[in-house]
Amino acid sequence: MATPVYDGAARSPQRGRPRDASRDDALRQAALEVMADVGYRALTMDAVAARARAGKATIYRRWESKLDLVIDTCTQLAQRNLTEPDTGSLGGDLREFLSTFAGFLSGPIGKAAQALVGELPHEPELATAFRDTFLIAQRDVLRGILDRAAERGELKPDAPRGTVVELAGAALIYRLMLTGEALDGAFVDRMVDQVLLPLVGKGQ
Amino acid sequence: MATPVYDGAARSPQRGRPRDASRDDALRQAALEVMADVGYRALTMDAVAARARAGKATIYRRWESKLDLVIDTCTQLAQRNLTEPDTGSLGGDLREFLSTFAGFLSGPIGKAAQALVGELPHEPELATAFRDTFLIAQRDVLRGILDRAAERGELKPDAPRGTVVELAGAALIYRLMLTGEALDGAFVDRMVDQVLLPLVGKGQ
Amino acid sequence: MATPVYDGAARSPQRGRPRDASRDDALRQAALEVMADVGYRALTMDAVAARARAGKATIYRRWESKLDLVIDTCTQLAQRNLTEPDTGSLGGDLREFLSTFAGFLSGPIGKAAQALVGELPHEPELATAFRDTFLIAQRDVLRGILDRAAERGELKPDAPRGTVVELAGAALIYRLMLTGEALDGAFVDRMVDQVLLPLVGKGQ
Amino acid sequence: MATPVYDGAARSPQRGRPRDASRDDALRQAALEVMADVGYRALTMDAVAARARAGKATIYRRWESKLDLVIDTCTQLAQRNLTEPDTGSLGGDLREFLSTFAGFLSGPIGKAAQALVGELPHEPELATAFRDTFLIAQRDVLRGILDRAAERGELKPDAPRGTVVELAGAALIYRLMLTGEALDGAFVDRMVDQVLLPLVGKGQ
DNA sequence: CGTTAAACGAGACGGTACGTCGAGTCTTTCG
DNA sequence: CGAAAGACTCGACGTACCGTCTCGTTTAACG
Repeated sequence: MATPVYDGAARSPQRGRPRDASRDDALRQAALEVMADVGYRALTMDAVAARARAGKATIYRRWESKLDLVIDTCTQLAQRNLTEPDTGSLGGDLREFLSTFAGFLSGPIGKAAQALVGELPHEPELATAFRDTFLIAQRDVLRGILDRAAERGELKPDAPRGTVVELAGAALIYRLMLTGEALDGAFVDRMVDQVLLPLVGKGQ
Repeated sequence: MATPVYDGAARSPQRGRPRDASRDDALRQAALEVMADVGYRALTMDAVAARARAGKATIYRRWESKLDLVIDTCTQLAQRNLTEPDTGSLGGDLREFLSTFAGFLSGPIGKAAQALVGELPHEPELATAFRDTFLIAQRDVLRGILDRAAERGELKPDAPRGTVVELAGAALIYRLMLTGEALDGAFVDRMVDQVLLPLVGKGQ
Repeated sequence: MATPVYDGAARSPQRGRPRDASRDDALRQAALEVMADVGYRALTMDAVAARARAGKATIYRRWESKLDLVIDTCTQLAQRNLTEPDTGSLGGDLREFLSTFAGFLSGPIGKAAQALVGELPHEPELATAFRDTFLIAQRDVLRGILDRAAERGELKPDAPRGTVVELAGAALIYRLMLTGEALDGAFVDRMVDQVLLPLVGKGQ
Repeated sequence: MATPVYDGAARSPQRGRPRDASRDDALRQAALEVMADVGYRALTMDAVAARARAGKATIYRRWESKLDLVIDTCTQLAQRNLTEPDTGSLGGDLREFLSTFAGFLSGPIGKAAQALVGELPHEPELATAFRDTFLIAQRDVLRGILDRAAERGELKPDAPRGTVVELAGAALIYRLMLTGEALDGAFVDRMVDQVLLPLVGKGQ
């Protein structure tokens, strides 16, 4: 689940016509477009199939459900959009990361991701998949930023790195998904200068 | 919306059989039970009606949609569970509030609330209602805690109160809805001692 | 089956909104029109529902299947089109009946009926229904014609009435459904003069 | 249509692997078995292919459609089962023929043939094929019987041979396909003694 | 205290989407 | 190149819910 199912083991030595891999992308693209048009709730499999000029069976052969399709579509896009910044300073890296991530989450993928959040409590597999991609990826980038800052000697010796990582993500998500307030430069600056740097940085 | 509609103006001087107010609670109760059973997505109006031994029209007479019913059910329960703590110290109040709120959100209402979050991007009215109850109520309690601490002289003069209020909520919601990690005492202590108090408290 | 199901017994005190009887006719009419357009095989429930501006559930509430709907539609029409002739003579009655029946079967109902015939071997209930309406009704009319002829003294004492009844029906059906030859006056005359009258009539 | 297509002209110098002719029979056999199991309506190409351990393309290479396959299967079997009787007397030949034909039609091929009848009105090519095999073959055998009886001087000079041929077929088909009554010796005797012989025979 | 109008449980209604299945075509690998 | 396997598009299937609409019945407030 959460990635097209190819039953690697079960279908050797490859009998019959193989899956057309280009349909995977076409369907993911269609899913994203439909989601951007009408939102997650109103996304229907028929609409996705129609936009990709595919049969519904072709979708269900790869993903088990609408949710599964959307998860896969989103996580794939998320991974392509998370790159580790390297400005040379802790503050710069944090600012860069928060801005980039905020921008990315403000688009259609952010809305889709938010829709997924609503499903997490009742879909344990989805929850696992979501955490293993969205959250872990974002967390790893932040960890890397802090690690490089430590190598440069920018951190206090007892800096609570885990707390900083958690707070950075939490603040973004909270604004984006709950309060709906703008994720602008002012907000990023406030987070970095008032909260994150004071917690871990050396200088006052 | 978001509360049973009684068209006060439009139905004077009260002709015909009046609404049976006890049905409101029965329906909210049924909605909560169904949601606890099968989750928000799988909740159907037929199921709620059946469990409350009510006709669907009786539901639609009071709430405009499934979403509306769920919002009302949740916010009503939320408001009953948000009380302002008063332990005499800033740290105590924060600890008390975070623990109480975490416990409340960990139950079925928390799951329902999370389901609502998924709908926010495509339902502006829901978003407004959600923010005006869940978020504002929680924010007001925190503001009250900080105000009373200030009166007691526990705050730094330039304490960024808004940031603290935002962070406290964000950290809770992030754990509850996204990472799924435990909202236990250790977490509460870490938040209070490492993050919140250092940001606003006078102490060393 | 084969007539709209109203569970007479089971829904005694009339709970809930009653079935709208006018939908029965609208649906039967739509079924007949669709069948006339595209034939039985290509008739779809969606098409019938669309033409009657009805939901599919409204159809399935009354008939269990496409076949059931078509049976009911046809038998109802058949019964309205089978009237006992009374010309005063055996030959006249036979001619009248064969002509009428042939004309009726040559229209869309005949095609539909023929489609049903193809299903009889695998659908025992349909077979029973079909025989109890189409065949018995037609047989009864012919029996009546022979009985009145007997009262008028037109029959041989040992006339094989059953055989005549069977042959009259068989000859019509055979032409209509199998050979596709015309069911015209010449054919009717030949059947009556060469076969039926010689078998039972007193002959001059 | 209605016989395996071999594109005689188009494949002149015979390049590549030649069609495996034994697959024709295997597929026809599979079609017959499936049809006997589940009836014509429920027969699927996948089921036929699976039972013959063949690919669907192998079927479509030989027959244009499901209907085409079934027609060919049936007509081939029919022609193998229609032999001209020669008992030396008109009555004997008729009895022999009717009994044989009735027995043959009572088996699975009869059911399949009946299924085809339901398609005739909307499938002109099928109708032509059906008439040119089933009907003409049976008709020719009956004509032969009558011709030989005429040579033996058993017929009235003005015997309506066409009518007899038609009636013999009609009576069989009517019983078999419509009324479902038994096609036993008593029925055959009644047809021959009461209807067919009196119409054409010399004797009293 | 009878009338009256709306609320009530029940369930039919027109719709829309679901996930499955079959027809007929296309595309692989193997022999 | 033929044949087996199975993916492909298309479209119908029968079901489930939606939100609305009748029904017959109940229940207050008005007259």
